[in-house]
Amino acid sequence: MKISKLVGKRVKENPSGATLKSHILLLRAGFIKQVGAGIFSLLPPAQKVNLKIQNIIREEMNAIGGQEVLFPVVMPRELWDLSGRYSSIKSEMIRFKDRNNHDMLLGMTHEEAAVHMMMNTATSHEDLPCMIYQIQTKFRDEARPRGGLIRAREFTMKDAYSFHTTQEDLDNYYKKVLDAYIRIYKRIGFRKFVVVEGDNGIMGGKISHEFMAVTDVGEDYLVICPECHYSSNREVAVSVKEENDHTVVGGMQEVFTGNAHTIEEVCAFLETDEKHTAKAVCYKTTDGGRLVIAFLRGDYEINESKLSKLVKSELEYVDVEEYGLCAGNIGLVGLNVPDDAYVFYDQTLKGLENFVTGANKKDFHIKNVSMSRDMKDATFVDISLVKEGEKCVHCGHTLTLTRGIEIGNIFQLGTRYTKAMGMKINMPDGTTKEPIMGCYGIGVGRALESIIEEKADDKGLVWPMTIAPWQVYFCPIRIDDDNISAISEELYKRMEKAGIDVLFDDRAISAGVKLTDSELMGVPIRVVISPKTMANTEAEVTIRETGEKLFIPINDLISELKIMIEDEINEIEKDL
RNA sequence: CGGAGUGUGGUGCAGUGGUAGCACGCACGGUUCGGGACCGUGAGGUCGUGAGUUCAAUUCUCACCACUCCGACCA
Repeated sequence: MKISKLVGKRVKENPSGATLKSHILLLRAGFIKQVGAGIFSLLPPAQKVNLKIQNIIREEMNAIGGQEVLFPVVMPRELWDLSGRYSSIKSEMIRFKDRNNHDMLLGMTHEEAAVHMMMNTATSHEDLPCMIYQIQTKFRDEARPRGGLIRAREFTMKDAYSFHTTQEDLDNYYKKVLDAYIRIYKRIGFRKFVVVEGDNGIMGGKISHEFMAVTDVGEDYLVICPECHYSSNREVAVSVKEENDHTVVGGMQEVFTGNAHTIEEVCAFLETDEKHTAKAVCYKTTDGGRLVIAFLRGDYEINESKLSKLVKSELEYVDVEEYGLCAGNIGLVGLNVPDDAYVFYDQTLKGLENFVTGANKKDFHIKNVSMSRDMKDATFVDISLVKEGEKCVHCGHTLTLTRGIEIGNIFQLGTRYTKAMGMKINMPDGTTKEPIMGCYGIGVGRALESIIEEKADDKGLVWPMTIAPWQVYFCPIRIDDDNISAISEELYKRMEKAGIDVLFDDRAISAGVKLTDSELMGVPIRVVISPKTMANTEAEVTIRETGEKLFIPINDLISELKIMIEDEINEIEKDL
């Protein structure tokens, strides 16, 4: 490719409306162009990367027996009524009517389509196990798109669906997919990624794992044990909580606290610390409107995800006054709530003594409350977020908290969809059975942008050789010189003939522009020739990632480049 | 959906009650040229949309729309 003909411009200024390093660089380097909120066009360089990532995914999915298919983007309502998701998914799914006033939707995931494809297609136990996958556009009407391709509304996803007759078979296959995913991310060039236990959200099912690119700008919080490699999304993470001291001093005592309502204010007022308080966090269930009160130690935060699972409903904020409670003064002792209300005590309260809690009376709190004495019958649940410094439940080592971008996930769906849609398989013993499913997703655009977050530097993008839009940036300086011009054309042709993916900077402009462009675009190897290097009949070769520079005789250039490219790919894929 | 902010040539910004300017980019000519060169010339904008106030609105008022950030949500 000649850069003079390449569609897209590089720009110097940081585009307004982008804050993530990766997003800024993609815009500045002329890789993407925004069309609407969370909607992007990919320019040629980004599409080249996109396709290379897709090919890696394809190879690895094929290697574990996957068969590539293509589901429709537009589906009729009826298909989604079968699983119940036409109604259960809310505004995140785009719906519209066709010319016949028929309810249609844009696919945001394809479980229904996958089961539809397999239903009456795979009919015998001999047809299973089986995995189908596609790489295709999805549309999710995200409430808040952000970070360029990190959270887009329209995006490319690889989604795979496997069907099994036994849980054991799914378990085995699930492990295979997990390994394939690790290979995929390594081949793409990720070095900082972790596999964490995940939350299952609206997909249903039990076991799931998320693949997280570790970065400070990630949306998810991860809990990681550096010792035993326990790792989990904070939504579902568990930990050994700090011990409470067990000495009881003095009886309960109601104290006036006036306008002190938050834990901070109450602690300041009563001169105690947050570890000796119990706070209430209140919600109501969206399903049935039942009051939910969760008590936890004052210095902990509620894990809404876990709480939501306990009550088997989503939660919404509640005006507790409606239930006759005093906001800011809710406490464990003397709590008076409707019969159908849920009241939970977090494990951080276990054994807590001499603590302060609301008096359930306006402007008053109670001091010297003791769990063992005053709340003897309390049973404890785990509804607090893991904090930095807590211990691993598996090995006791100190846990660390980090952030990540979810670049892939795998789920064990079970029979949620096959049962709902009535897919059955004939078994050897003459009975029928609903297949057990797994589903496996990779956000291609997210991977593309996340790898930038991991590798880019202050000069611009840095692409791993395996997915780079071009392997070599060929940058002749003083191309206005007839000699250089002729040699450049010749070398360019030879590179292309040798199968090197090369971007030829054929512009007759000053060196600075060309060199900075080469760095901004992140092409892994840069080859410079100029009157200076040609005086020694050699080329200057620079490695983008390390800045390492070497001089290679022109006669050896093509073969040396081939070797360097090969070596670099081998280096990326060496542990596989 | 709550909170905050921004909409002015391709990009980044300034500005004014009398219908617009800078930098970069772009085109052409010339001089340069191994780290975003310089000189000259030129093209390019219904100032987000609609209404209102006014002799006059890009500027003031209101409404709407779009986009960004924080939060909620997130297969």
